[in-house]
Amino acid sequence: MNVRLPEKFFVPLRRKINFFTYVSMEYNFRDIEKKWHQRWVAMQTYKVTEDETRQKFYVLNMFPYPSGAGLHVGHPLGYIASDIYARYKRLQGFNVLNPMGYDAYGLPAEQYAIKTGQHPEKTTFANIDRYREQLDKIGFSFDWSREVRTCAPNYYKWTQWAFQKMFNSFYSLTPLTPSPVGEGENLSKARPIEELIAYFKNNGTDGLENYGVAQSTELTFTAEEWNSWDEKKQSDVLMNYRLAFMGETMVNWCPALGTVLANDEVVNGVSERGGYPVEQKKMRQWCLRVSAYSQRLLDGLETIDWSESIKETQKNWIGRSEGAEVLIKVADSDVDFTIFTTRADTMFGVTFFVLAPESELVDKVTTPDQREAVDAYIKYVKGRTERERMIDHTVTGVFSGAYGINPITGDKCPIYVAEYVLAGYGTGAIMAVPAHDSRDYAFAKHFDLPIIPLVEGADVSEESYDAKEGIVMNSPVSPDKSVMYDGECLVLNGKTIKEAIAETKRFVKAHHLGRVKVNYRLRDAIFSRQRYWGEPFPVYYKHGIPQMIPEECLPIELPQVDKFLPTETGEPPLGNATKWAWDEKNKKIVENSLIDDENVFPIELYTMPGFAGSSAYYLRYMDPLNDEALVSEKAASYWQNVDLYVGGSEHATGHLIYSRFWNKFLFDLGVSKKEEPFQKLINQGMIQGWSSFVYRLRGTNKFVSFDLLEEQYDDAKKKNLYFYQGTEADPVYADISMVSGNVLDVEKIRQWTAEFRDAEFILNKNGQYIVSQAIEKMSKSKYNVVNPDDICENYGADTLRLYEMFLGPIEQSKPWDVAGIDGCFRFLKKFWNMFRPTPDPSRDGGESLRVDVTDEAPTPAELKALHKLIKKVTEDIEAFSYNTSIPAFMIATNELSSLKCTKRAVLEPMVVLIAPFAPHIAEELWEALGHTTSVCDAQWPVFNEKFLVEDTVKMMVAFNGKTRFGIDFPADADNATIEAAARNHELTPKYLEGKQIMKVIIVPKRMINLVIK
RNA sequence: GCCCAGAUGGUGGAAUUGGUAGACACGAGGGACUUAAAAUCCCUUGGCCAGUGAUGGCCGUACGGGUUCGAUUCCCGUUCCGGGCACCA
Repeated sequence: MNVRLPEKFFVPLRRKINFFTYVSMEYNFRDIEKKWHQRWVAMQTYKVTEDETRQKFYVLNMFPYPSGAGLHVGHPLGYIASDIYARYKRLQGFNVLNPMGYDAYGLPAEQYAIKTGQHPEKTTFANIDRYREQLDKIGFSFDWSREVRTCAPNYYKWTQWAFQKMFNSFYSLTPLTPSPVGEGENLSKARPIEELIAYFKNNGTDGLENYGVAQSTELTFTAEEWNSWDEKKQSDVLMNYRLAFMGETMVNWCPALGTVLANDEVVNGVSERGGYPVEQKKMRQWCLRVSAYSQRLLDGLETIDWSESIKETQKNWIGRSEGAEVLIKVADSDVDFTIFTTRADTMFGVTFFVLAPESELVDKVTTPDQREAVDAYIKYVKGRTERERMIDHTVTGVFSGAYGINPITGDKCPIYVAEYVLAGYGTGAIMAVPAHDSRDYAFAKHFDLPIIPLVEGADVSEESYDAKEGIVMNSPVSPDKSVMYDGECLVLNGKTIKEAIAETKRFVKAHHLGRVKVNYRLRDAIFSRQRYWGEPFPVYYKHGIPQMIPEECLPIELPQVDKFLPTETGEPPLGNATKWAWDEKNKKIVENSLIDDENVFPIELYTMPGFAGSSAYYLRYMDPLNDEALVSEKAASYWQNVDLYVGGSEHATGHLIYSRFWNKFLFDLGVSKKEEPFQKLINQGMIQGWSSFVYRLRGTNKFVSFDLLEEQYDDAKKKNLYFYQGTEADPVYADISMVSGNVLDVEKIRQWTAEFRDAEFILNKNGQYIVSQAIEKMSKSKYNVVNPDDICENYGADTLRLYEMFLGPIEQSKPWDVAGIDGCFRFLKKFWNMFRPTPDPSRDGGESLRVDVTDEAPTPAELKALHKLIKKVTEDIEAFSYNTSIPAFMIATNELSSLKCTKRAVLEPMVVLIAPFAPHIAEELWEALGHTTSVCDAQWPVFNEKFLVEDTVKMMVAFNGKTRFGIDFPADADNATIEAAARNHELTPKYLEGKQIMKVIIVPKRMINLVIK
């Protein structure tokens, strides 16, 4: 009987046959990944050495702070991206350095130590071990033999060393002594402090202004004075010039953390870590003269391949402004002061002057009858926190009683003291032009001071005219209102503002009324912290004078203490150390009790800030074990600088500025070989977690948020709602039953707390109340950390790597969502099955696999699929567009699978192409293809255009831009043929609608547009 | 307030930089296989309208204009979201 069975009947049958003939191995990612992790270690696959015969490529990730929460899925995003690039470069024949290490000093470990008494080193090392374990699972090509930890003595030896070098350097635009200068050498650089000391011995400060010496304040003294001073006084004076110096400066003091903070560690007036209030306080602190490098930091931005937004942020932070400094004499007094302005053209509109409350000038100019009022005001200002000052911009100020003389008009104008003028910028004194500066305007209105408009057509009755556009008038109001200098007076009327600025600058300079000046907003970095867990300073105090511990004695190791809090006398935690004194004679650290000895002195109690250790770590990776130098000449010359740096954009004004500064200093010393440390920078976006539910309370701007909290209850994980308003203190717990999925039981919420009785909830399409879930940074405190280990366990590292790249453009931030991960997993299975690997009885007793491939020549279709992929993937990797290369792999795999391709010439390059993305599966298949070396050492396939050439092209025909149909043409069809075909196509009359073809536009190989009318 | 980046289906996102908008993936719906589930495979999937159907038409890249034969792409204006700076003279 011949019964025709439906097609579906054959499917299981066929599957069975396959099963018996092939026993095609399943994609067993767990075994594969474990095997290759072991193999890579055993074979030292990722060990790198300097190799002059090959071109170097240096890939670097911003090293992580090993936090207690472990690695979350956001961390690997950047690491995977850089790993793909590193592996790709290696396949192209480059000698790739791809190291990893730990930024191991930090506040959380110290705070944990304070709470538990556990030494921060212990928790830090435990966290590092955990990080390492997690990183190893993902299959990165890191050369772990080069690992650095900032808290390791053999590492921070060089942090201390660099600090000492900065201490012993000053900065000037030109050398102080005429010296032979090499071709193209940077004249503006750090120089040994001895050069400056020699200068002082001979000249004092006479003529120093000609060399552009970077300094805290402008000092004047003679050679005699210098030579007559004792060691202490000379030391104090030199602090004004050293690149690392002890300075009495206003600092961001955070009482809750018991330490000072750098500007970039303060966000919106509170500490970046912990969100504690920060106040301004004058303290003696170590500082780095970062400002000396302002111009070079700015210029360098033009030479590096960073995103515009990061460059812009750095430009803002450096804040260059060109202007003029003008000397103002105080009437009826011999006191004078200097103001800084970028609007020199507005000298005729000055109606008052303003001093910063912190300026020492305030004391000098205040008249006796205003003394009380000024003192009261100063007291008020001091009582205000940084945060209050930032939020509250109401006009405050007080008249000093004195008058300043405008050198251009000769007018006497009142001098005020007001907090809107900052002591730290410019000279701490300004000339106020209310007509053309909104801040001066508000002040003038408040104190009822005159407002003189200086720009034609500018209406200043309601607000100031701040724009730098227009024609100048009232400058002077009348000819006798401009003071004569050497027979010349300033006249600006009729000029454009730009011209007027230039003319005023010239006038001021020519008649010695002031000088042209460039100011930078960039401040010197405060370099000491009152903490335990940081690099100790290699400094001791001899009769109050800071002395460097000799270089050969470095590192000065962090002393043991029994508690990590400040001492009872308020000294930093290092004050708890009992063995923390320097024996100068025997060159060693000794017990504090010996300080009475004439050769024994106390050691610095401050420690260095977080950015100290992270500023030059990329140099150390080049030569991590070197005991003689930070980096050997040979290693530095070979590796030069980082070619590709990957990390978060949140470091734009911190690490990325400090690092550039630090590197420029080391470049001046000849240690670093490139002026810029990081040639190309990629900022990976943040992978955020889902957390807060946010509501607005009706009729208010008050927002209330929930956090989802996972807690362990009776061995079962239960999600609970954690409620807080603005602060995390005193949380109120709610019941999870209020939320099911993302639908909210509003009545329950309303009953739960009075806060929500009037809450306005959002309705979705179905009329249900929904919660809008905020997307936030993943952090332990938000309980929204997604751990990569689970993904590796369930899908494998290759799937994780693929999926993280597939998620979207690398630079974009996005919330973590596992929903799509199956797609990548399925793809890898498909990719695997395309090779049909089977156990190979001839090797390892059948444990290894083999792939049945033929050496037959591939068909054109197979070659086309392959070469399309080579082209796409190569271009995408170069452009860091990994999210588009993964679809290309999917497409090629689908094409080749349906072509049932078994050609070695096609499948083998496929394995190499996927190796950077999914290294484990690639290694396994590479081995199964019969190779005995790692796929890492294969060669990147070369794209050949000729396999992509189409003999026919489909061109779309459009009428007035509306695409209607397509026509196939031979690839070499000429325009006349194409046009004729379009005109004569059977569908053309339908779209002509009786109109005339006015014009024909042919875009080669793409489209034909018929313009009709 | 100033500066920078962005807005594309139910979702993540593609689009050779001015030339077929929605690749690829997820989700959803339908089907095959299975006792069943998982896994796998196939089909449909921007919206609306017409048609039994093959198919055809209109609309559509935040909104409103403009340039162009043709605009997600370029220009002007508006709204919204994100980032940076923020009394820096």
